[in-house]
Amino acid sequence: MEPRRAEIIADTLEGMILDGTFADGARLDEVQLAARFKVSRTPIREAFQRLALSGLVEQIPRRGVFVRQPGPVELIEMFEVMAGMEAICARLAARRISDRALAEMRNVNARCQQAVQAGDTDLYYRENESFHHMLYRQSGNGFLEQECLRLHRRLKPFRRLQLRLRGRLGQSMAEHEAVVDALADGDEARAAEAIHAHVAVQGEKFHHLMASLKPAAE
Amino acid sequence: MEPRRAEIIADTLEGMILDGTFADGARLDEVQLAARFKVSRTPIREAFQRLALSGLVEQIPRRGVFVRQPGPVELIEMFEVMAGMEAICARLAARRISDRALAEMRNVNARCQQAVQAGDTDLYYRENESFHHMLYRQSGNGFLEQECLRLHRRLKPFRRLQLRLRGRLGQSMAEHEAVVDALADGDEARAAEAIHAHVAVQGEKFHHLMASLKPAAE
DNA sequence: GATGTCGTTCTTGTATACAAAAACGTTGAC
DNA sequence: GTCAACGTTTTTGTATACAAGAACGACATC
Repeated sequence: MEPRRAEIIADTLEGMILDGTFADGARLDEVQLAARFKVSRTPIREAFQRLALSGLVEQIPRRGVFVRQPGPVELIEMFEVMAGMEAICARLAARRISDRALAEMRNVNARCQQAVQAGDTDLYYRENESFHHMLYRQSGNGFLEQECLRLHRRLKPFRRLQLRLRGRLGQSMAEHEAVVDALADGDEARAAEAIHAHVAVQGEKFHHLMASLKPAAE
Repeated sequence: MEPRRAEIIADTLEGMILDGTFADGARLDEVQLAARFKVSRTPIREAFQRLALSGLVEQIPRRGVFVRQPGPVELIEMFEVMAGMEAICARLAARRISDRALAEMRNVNARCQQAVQAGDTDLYYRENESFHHMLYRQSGNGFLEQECLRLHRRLKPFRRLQLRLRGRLGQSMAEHEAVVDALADGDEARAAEAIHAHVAVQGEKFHHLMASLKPAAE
């Protein structure tokens, strides 16, 4: 029997929350989940703590934990912050990036392009993720990298959703290229602006998507 | 007896780690702390989880938790990120800030100035904190505000240390004024640059301070 | 009939008991 | 004398038992 089952449960629950298994505001029942995972309440509670710190659930003392899906406004805000942070990465990377890393980024973009033409959204998604992760790494700031990864991970399901939009894949690719070009030129401002626009537009697109899905809600 | 003792313990432990009660790399003993806080191991373990997620301790499976003080490099990195995030706040605030809020910020600065002249570092510290918190708020982005508060809180003890440096208080004040002026002008770039320099310099000062304290270490 | 209060039940928070893995020391062989 | 293997001890991870607060409902009172 493996140790640290709480960790596995936390990841599983996180996935379930993010993919919409639990609705917003739903209460996560300790005993129910304990039975479902075939463990005692203890690992479940440990998992809850992690989720609460990630902001996926809210822990109300003596009341329980409730899933807390970000609303449209908060999502926009999160994408705005993501854009800002990636812009910081770009600024730093523009100064420090090596030719080796630049070549690698162009490589990733090329594979991304292939995925677009092949219509393979999953592959596109993976390569797209690689691109951003490389940018974080190339900032040369380990702490910044970790913070970016955290937020990037949190936004994952929403990015995924909006990638289905028509024509967005090709445009997104072009934006990636623009970023790499700016990095190659060592142009901090242009790199920052390019990546900021690239990320922020995702939040806006998502917003539009949401609005179109439930037009008369509230 | 109040509920949620784990939370109180977490905060207490956080304070103890930050003020240097525990050395870097020290192992936090569950049973020992349980005895010390007159509770069982359960709340201690819950507190550990929180600390681990904040990055103050490292949890190694089946080994225990170890305090993880950031080294000079990581500190510089963290201040760099803080600077970047506050710059984002400044950019957003420059567009959205109201005259009402601007007046309030000038007020805070005035009180700060008084504290400098009175040599009251504690008051200075509180007002200084208010200034930054107001900036976060004025970004108009609640998520960004929360993230900034998180990092700001984490850097608290290190800021406090470096505030003792001679002449820094007066200079810091002038920088605050420059930020408010830029905000008043609605000059995004200047506001961002001003606050970035203001924050980043703290990390550097701290670095110098550390270097001067242990000149021949390593 | 509505409302407030009391009691039951359910759920969370904490303590304790148990299991398993890792650290440590001891002992034995080379 | 050194090194390795085994057993003991300590410590973490999990389960279960217990305590206390909150939700819910019934009953009484106005």
